[in-house]
Formats: sequence, structure tokens, C-alpha cells
Amino acid sequence: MSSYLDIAQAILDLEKKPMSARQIMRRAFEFRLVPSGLYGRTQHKTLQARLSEDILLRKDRSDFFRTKPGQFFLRKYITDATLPVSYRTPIAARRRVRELVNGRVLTFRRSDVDELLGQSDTSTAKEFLGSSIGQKFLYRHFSTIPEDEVAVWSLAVMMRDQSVLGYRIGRYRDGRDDFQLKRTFVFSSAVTEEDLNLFNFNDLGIVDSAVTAIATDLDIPVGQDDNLNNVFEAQLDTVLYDHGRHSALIMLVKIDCPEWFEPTSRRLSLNNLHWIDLSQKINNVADFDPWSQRILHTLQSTY
DNA sequence: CTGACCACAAACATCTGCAC
DNA sequence: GTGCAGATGTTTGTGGTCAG
Repeated sequence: MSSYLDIAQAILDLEKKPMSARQIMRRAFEFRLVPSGLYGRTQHKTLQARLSEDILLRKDRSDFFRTKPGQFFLRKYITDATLPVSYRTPIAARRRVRELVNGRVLTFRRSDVDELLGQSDTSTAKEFLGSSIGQKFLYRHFSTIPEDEVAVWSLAVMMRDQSVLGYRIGRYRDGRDDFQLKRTFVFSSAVTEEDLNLFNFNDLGIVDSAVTAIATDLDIPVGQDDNLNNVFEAQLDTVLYDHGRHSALIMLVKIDCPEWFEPTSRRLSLNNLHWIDLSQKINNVADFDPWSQRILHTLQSTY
């Protein structure tokens, strides 16, 4: 075990309360618990790094957990009823960047897609997945998708009554320049091999992919044991083929906003989050990102 | 193991549109 | 013009990740 983690263990055991890395190091120096071999200008940052890594890597098996961002405590006290509940309630750290797609992503052959969609470039999801193409999927590493195949993206939209949740894309969220700083109402993610499981074979994990993306981006706390489908009403709606610059097969997933969920920009890293009334005419359609523009018609045609 | 890196939030500053 | 609110832009500090 790293000596920094030993120090944290000892201090937290002594104090019996959640502490920041800086507080732990300060206490450790007071108690002369820091071996002479450990040195540096910003040792609290090193301790913070060690704790973060340990939790990230070992998850539930780590001796540590977070009670708040930057506050660490010992897992063994989670069941100690003599301590305040706030000391014993773990939080999941917000990911800096949404998990990069390292695994393999879902693709279809362009010829198969063309055959089914033809000139219209759209289809209902039911028709699409119900057809034989639903059996002809492949998985590819992102960088090695052949020219004649197209990646599948799930686009989640959050619906409430006649409105859809919109926001402005931040600098970090999307590198593609015609997406940057645009207005949008989609939460997109490539559909991967990991999204597929025994229970979602009919839709190849597309709905789960969308629900995970929206829960991550909106920072909706979902326990590890919770089934995301119990939290959200989500249905796969429409399939759209984008032949443009970002060639992709887009799976539109509509998610009903749960009653209890009120998006507030305070907890979000998304700018200018707001409900867009679909029954009204929308100004500056050109200010939306290409995918939002594309599905706007689909959404509005319902109202 | 250290510390650089960088995504983010918070704090602060500036701009814009509107009422008076 | 001033005052205000909300949007937008900039700076700064912190937390999490990763190269070396």
C-alpha cells in the first residue's frame, strides 16, 4: 500500500470524520506521521491524487470513499451508526470528461442501411430494428470503422409536456466545430459493445446508452443497483441517417422528464439550460447544432 | 512517487436590453 | 442619461487524471 494512503488511513481513523487531503496532511505533520522519504511542494495534491486513484480503480473495494467532492472518509465507518449520516453517505465523483469510448462501437453496413431507409433517410425505430438489419450489426474500434460502415449514435432528448430540454454546448463537450458553442437539445453518445446485455438485445442497448448519457450529463444521481429504466421512461423513437460531415446513424430516444427532476444550472456544467416549447415557432434554427436541426422536424411534427 | 495538466465551478467583470 | 436584470465573458482556484 502507498505510504500516503497509510497516512490518510491513520489520520481519518484518529479524527473519525471526513477530511480534505489538505487537512489530512496538516494533521499528519502535527502528529509526525509523514516519513522523511515523502517530500514535495504540494504533498496534499499527491495525497489527493492517491485517494482519487484508489477510489477510481478499486471502487467499492477501496478503503476510502467520498462524502462530498474533495472530502474523504474510511469505508469501514459506513456502518458505524454512532457517526452522523452525512459522514456515511458516499457520493460518486463527477467525471471530468464523459467516459471516452475505448471499447468497440456499434456499426451497420451502409449498403444495408441504404436498402432499408432508401431516399427518405428516416424510419421508425420499430420498423428498423424489426427488419433483418437488426441482426446484421457489427462492433468496431472507433478509429478502424471501414468506409462502408456507419457508426450508431444514440441521441437522448428530455421531454416534458410539449417541451424539450435545451442548452448551449460548452467548449469541452464536443470538439467538432459545427457543434461547438451551439444550442442543442440532444445528449449524444456512441452505442458500444458494453451497452448490450441480455435484457436489451431487441434494441442492441441503444436505449440504455441514451439513458446513461443523459444521467451522466445531467448529473442525475443513480445508485449502482438502480436500473436506469426504472428511473426514466424512455423509448426509442426514430432512426435518421446523417450522410453529412459526421456521417452516422442516429437513434432518437425520447425520455420523459421524471416529475421530481428540476434541472438547475447550478448543478450542471451545461449553459443556459431551459425548456423549449415545441408548439411555438423556434427562432434562429441555424444556431442549433446539425443533429438538433435534423431532429427538430421529427419532434415538431408531433405537435 | 511527483507534479503538470486540464476540466470544471465559483467569483467576478462586462455587455445588452429595457424601463424610467 | 441612470438603474437594473439577465446573459455572456474572463479569471482564478480546486479536484481528478496521467505522463514520466
